[in-house]
Amino acid sequence: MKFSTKGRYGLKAMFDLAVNYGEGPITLKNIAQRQEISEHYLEQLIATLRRAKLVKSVRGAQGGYMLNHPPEEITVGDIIRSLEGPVGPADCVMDADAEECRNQESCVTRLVWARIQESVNDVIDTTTLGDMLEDQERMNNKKNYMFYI
Amino acid sequence: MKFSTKGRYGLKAMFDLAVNYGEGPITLKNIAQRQEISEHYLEQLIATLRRAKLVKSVRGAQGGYMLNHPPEEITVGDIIRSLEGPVGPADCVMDADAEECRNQESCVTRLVWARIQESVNDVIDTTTLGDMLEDQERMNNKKNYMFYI
DNA sequence: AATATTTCCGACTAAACTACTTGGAATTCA
DNA sequence: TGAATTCCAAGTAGTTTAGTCGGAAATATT
Repeated sequence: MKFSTKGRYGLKAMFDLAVNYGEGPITLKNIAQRQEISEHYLEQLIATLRRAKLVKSVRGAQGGYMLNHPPEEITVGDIIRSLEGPVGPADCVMDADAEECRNQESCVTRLVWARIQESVNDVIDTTTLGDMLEDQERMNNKKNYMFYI
Repeated sequence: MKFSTKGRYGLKAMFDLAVNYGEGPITLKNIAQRQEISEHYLEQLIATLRRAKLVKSVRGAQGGYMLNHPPEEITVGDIIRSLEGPVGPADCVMDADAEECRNQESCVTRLVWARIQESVNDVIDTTTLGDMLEDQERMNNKKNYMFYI
């Protein structure tokens, strides 16, 4: 029940781009160094994010990547789903591959999976990169406060 | 972000035992047939559940398995954790292996993982096998209602 | 024009994990 | 004794994970 590195690295990378939003293209090299991720591996992940239109790229020297939308308009769910596929605890509650579970209407365990899925979706679909930037602000304020008092 | 068959089959098997709670030992063979699970594979899972004291066994002919506690006292979380280990989207929010994430205090993505974990835990720790039995009651009533009207 | 920087693309791979299978020993009821 | 069962340990094909490797294409700078 863990996300793979795809989703986890992907969110870190996207948050890195959010922190640097508006500063022109950021190189993969820099992101990879700051977030301590293999550059070549991250390349694959960001290719997926590009195809999902969450980031855009500038090729050539001085090129790099940037968010394709403002941080407030990109949710954690957008990022994770594009990298990990549909999110949920069991196939029978993910999108439309209802096959193999023919007794959906009477399956009680399915109800449990549905509740889990709903609660996860609620978190990831209501949290944006913008929210995360605010979280970081708050964290820093807290730290400074504790530091100086 | 899916559970493996361990957790999914495990919950089905435990719910089967809940349905038959109080009727003496239920054989693995019967559970496996009803739930359409490989008997030998289920054997491994139920061994884990037995070691976790969630079921007890009776050996020999006419033997089988039964819940070790009333359905209302066994949560979905008990079952899934015993089979899948700690539940959560990333290592850094699961139990005490905080190593490798040295900047916990300032890691914003960790906050996201923590929220996801909390919401999943909330569902699985507040749902018992007893609740699932009630759900089934309700489902059957609904079905009958729709059937006869 | 040449060069350095950077994204883009496709193939390969070791290690771990998943979802089993196989074979048999031990226990208990009839 | 024999049938039904749980208990136990090992093996295994296939998939997934988390990368690596090598180079082509595009672009800014010199």
